[in-house]
Amino acid sequence: MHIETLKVFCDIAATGSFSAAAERNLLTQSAVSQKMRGLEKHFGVQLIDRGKPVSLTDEGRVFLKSAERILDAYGEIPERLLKASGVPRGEVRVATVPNIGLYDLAEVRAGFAEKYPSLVVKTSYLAWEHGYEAVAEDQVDFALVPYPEKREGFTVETVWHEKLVLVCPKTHRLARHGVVNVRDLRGERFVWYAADRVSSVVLEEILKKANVDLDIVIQVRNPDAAKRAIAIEGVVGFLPESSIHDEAQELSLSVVELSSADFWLPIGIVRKKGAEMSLAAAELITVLRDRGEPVDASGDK
Amino acid sequence: MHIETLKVFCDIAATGSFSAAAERNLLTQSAVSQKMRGLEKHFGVQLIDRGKPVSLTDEGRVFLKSAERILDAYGEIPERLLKASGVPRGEVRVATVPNIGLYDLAEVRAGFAEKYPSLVVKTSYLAWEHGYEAVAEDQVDFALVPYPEKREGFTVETVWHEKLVLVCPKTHRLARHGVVNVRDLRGERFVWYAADRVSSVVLEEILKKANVDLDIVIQVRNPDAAKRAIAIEGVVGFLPESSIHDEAQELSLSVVELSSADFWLPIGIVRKKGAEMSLAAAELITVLRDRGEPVDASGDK
DNA sequence: TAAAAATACTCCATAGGTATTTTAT
DNA sequence: ATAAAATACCTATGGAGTATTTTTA
Repeated sequence: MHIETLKVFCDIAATGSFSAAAERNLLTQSAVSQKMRGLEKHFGVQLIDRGKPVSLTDEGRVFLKSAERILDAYGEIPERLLKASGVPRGEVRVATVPNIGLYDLAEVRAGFAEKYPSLVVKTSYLAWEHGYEAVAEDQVDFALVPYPEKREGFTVETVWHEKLVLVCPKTHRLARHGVVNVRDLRGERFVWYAADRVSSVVLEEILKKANVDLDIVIQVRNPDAAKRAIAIEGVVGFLPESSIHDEAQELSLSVVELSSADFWLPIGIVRKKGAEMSLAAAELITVLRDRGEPVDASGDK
Repeated sequence: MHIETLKVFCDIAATGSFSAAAERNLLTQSAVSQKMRGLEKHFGVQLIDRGKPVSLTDEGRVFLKSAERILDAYGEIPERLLKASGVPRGEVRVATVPNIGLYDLAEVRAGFAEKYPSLVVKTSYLAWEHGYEAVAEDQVDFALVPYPEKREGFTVETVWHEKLVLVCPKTHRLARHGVVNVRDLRGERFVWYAADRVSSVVLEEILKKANVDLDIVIQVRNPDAAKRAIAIEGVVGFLPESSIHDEAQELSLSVVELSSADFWLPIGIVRKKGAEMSLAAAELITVLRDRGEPVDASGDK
């Protein structure tokens, strides 16, 4: 019996839906249906009433109590273990692109380190495409990549959306606009990312659709270089909001929001399908997921 | 995470040995080793000290507490479920030979029914060879057969040994012997079992080795018929001890123990390899196993 | 050095996915 | 009529076995 099956059962009890429980557990509805059938067969009792919405039978409610006790006990294990072990133990290996790793992930790591001082988070900074390889070859527990795409053999989950903003010098004409439309960018001179950056490809696509010519003045490989280029050359450029800190003011830069939802860059977790996560990795993933939630106040997703 | 893995861990803690834990859980030492490695990897902590004997690390002891809580909660589920369900639910299907089904199993079923009034035990009386088929084709949860033999795709476990005794009329010369040796049977006239009975094949083998000629006077298909034959025809015959009750006296029969250990007929449980047992079936198996223990007072196994 | 655990490998049952059908409101 | 669950079918994986090597008391 998988403890995870009990979790799914509890989620069904909580949501009144197989599909919802499936989503919560990164499974398909089909898998959940099969799991529940197996559960009921194993205990020889019908636990779930298949109505709309699904509800628990009397036996199901009794079972739920036990399942919750088990899950509680199980969920407590990591912290108990952590308290018990004086020696630092456990490590999570993450592959990510520098942009995420140095900004968003770095921030999450700080909070994580506080909560779990004994867990080591090892970050490999890789180009986007190599994240999948690293996962496939078990070099890392998971990868955190922009524009995560579904691929055979991988489990992919978008955990948050990074807002892309346009940055220009304070003196630039766009600095006066409130929210900028893509079309307003016609004729602009750009600082751009080297070709291997995903966002650059996606952005080019968007601009092309809006008939904006890409006048690339300078190519850079990271946001900091981009900021300098903007300040010095007077060009404009796209930056993830998280990479902008106080130094923007020092460089006399202005941040311009873009009106389209297309400029919300999805960031996702890629893992090997079916691979069992270490608890440490699972915990870091939970933290990453939670990070997505509160940020979610303004945008449409 | 499999709950069974926690059980194995607890057994290691209790026995101080991987191999012993393996045996308790019908696994190989190798499987246990792999499971424990996986467990430690999952939690990112060393739980077991590989010394002699194996012991738990500090973290292991902490983990043990949680594991026990989980197993307790898990173990309680069936009875709770049983209390909750007014409707009879759950059934166990067993294939067995009439000899076992009508005597040993019947006895076990009586106790089982008392403890679990809502579980139905369905017995299929099959010839020995068909037990395996029934298991393979999922017609039954398990088979209870004499002389269980290891076969590809099956898990086999001997649960007790049936004592075979020689029965003769009270007036027979052998009735005076205390314990009878095989050689003493030379020249005897026998009641014998029909050819499809396993025990008959095995017994023939043993007699042949002792150079005892088989003078078969009458062939029967069940112990009761054998008893009558013995009483009426004055022959002798082998019977499982469990099939002998008070009526033996009524028929003026005498029971003679045999000296060789060969006359302990192994009775075993045959299940489909890897098939998950329903809890009801697992419980019945436990009862059958326990039945073997207390009976085990006299004989050498 | 001998008993026990780890490892290397192999195989197959099953968990879970996709696509489809059935069910219930 | 439509949303949700069940089912059919298929594939890949990891659990567990056998055989062997390594460890440790």
